[in-house]
Parts: sequence; structure tokens; C-alpha cells
Amino acid sequence: MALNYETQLSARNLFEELQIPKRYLMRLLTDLSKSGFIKATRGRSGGYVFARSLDTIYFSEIIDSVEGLLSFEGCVLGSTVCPVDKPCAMHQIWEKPKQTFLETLKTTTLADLRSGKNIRLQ
Amino acid sequence: MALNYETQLSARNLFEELQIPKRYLMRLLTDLSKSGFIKATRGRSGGYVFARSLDTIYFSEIIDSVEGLLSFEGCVLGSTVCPVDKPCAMHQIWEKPKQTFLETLKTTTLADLRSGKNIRLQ
DNA sequence: ATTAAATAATACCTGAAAGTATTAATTTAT
DNA sequence: ATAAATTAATACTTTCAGGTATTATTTAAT
Repeated sequence: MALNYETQLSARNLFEELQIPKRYLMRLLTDLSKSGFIKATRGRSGGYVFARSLDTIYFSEIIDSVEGLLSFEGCVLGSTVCPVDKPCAMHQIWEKPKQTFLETLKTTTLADLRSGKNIRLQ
Repeated sequence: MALNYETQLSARNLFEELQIPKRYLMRLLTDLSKSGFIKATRGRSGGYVFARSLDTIYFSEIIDSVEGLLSFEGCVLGSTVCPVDKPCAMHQIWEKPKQTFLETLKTTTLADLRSGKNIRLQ
């Protein structure tokens, strides 16, 4: 959708491009609509468009709405907080990849998907 | 085990420290033994010790033996190769966190788990 | 008005990973 | 020899994310 963000697209349109199951796709679209990322229009000639500008939609926000980001923010061993003075065994090792990962999600927007040329959808 | 790598430990010993299900723990230990990371001794006063020096056991190797590393090495969209001249939409965005993640796994050994002080097991 | 094309709601199914149960085999202490 | 303490093998159960199925609602073209 981000590659063609100006136009309203129906589930059918999207299904024809992306080869993911149609019914599943529709459920995801409904979820995204409920979360306010896209705007749904029902009825004949309906479909979906982005509800907000692409450069304001961060990956972290989308993931957060779907499954929560918290699972990534804790430490690998146990999900509770990991105090610096008594860290879990993986704490130091995991810190760098975890931060890089979270930083990517928190600083990348859907607009960044459009930056490349010659893009495959799958 | 890495925090106490010199001593042979039985599943019972380990279970008392880590609070993960005993039977499940045993199955994991058997798998690790089959993969050659630890050496099992059966019978009364049996248990497990590392089969190799800790600083030769990389995280990447352990994960690889359990579930394969390949799933992490491909691109996010689709698991096949992602050619540079026609990359998938996520290719560039995903490159950095993926590399950081893989590099951590490929350069960190069990010996590195012992470097900290005051370590929690969970 | 009727029909077609779309989204919404909701309940169900499925396959794989996580976890459990049971029994067998091995070793050592007595 | 026997019993106790361990690992090994194998089959079963549970859970849950991913995916389906069905029916209802909404809108526009005719």
C-alpha cells in the first residue's frame, strides 16, 4: 500500500499483488483500520487508504498495535525489568542487538519503504 | 551451566536453579548432548558437563543445531534470496538490525556469559 | 428496489512448537 | 543381587499464532 499510497485500494486489489491469503489479508486490513492507520470505506467502490501521512507512521507503532512492543523491550531471560546492578546472564550480550532492532523500528516510517528503486513486494 | 562449567550437573541440580519444567529441561539437555555441546553420563552420580571449552561454543552454533540459523539470514519478506538489484521492500531497512543480530550470535560464546558480576539466572 | 461489490464481525480450524507422561536403559552404592 | 539415581527414547497433549468460513452490514450503480 505504501508504494501506492495515494490511491484507495480494495482487498481484492491488494490480494492480486501480494500473494497472501485473501481472507487473512482482509482481517489484517480490518485490524489496521481499527488501529487508525488506514481508513476503510465500505460498500461498492470502497476500499482502504492511509488515514495519516506515511512519514508519521513508524514501524514500532504498527507492531505495538498488533502485538505490543513490550516483548522486545525486556531482556531475553524473563520479561520483567532487568536491573543494572543485578543483570540477567544475557543482559550485556543482548543489549546491542536489541537496541539496534528497536531503534530501527522506532525511527523508520512507512515513507522509508518508498525510497528504493525497483522494489519487489515479496 | 556456563556459570559453573567445571562441575558435572544433573538435571535435578539444574532444575533447582532454573525454574523451567524439569521434564522439558531434560529433553533439551538430551538434545544438547546429541549435538555434542555437553557430554552426558548415565546412571547414579551421572549428569552433564560441557564437552568442549566454553570459548569455542558460539550462540549461532547452538541455535543452528536447534532450529537452524537460515530463518534469520534471509530477508523479512519471503525467505528466498534477495538480489541487490531487485530487493524486497524491507531489504534496506532490515539490513542493519539483521547484521547486528547475526554478528552478536556469531561472535559471542558461552564464555562471554561469565564475564559479568552478580548475575541472575532468570 | 435490486443487485453487486465492498468491509465487519465472529466463530471455527490447523499445524507446529512447547510441554508432559511413560517406560527403558545405564551406572553405582549398598 | 538389589535398589536408587540418573539419562534416553518415544509418544502423547496443550497452546497459540496463523489461517478459514460464514454471515451481516454498507454503499453505489443500474
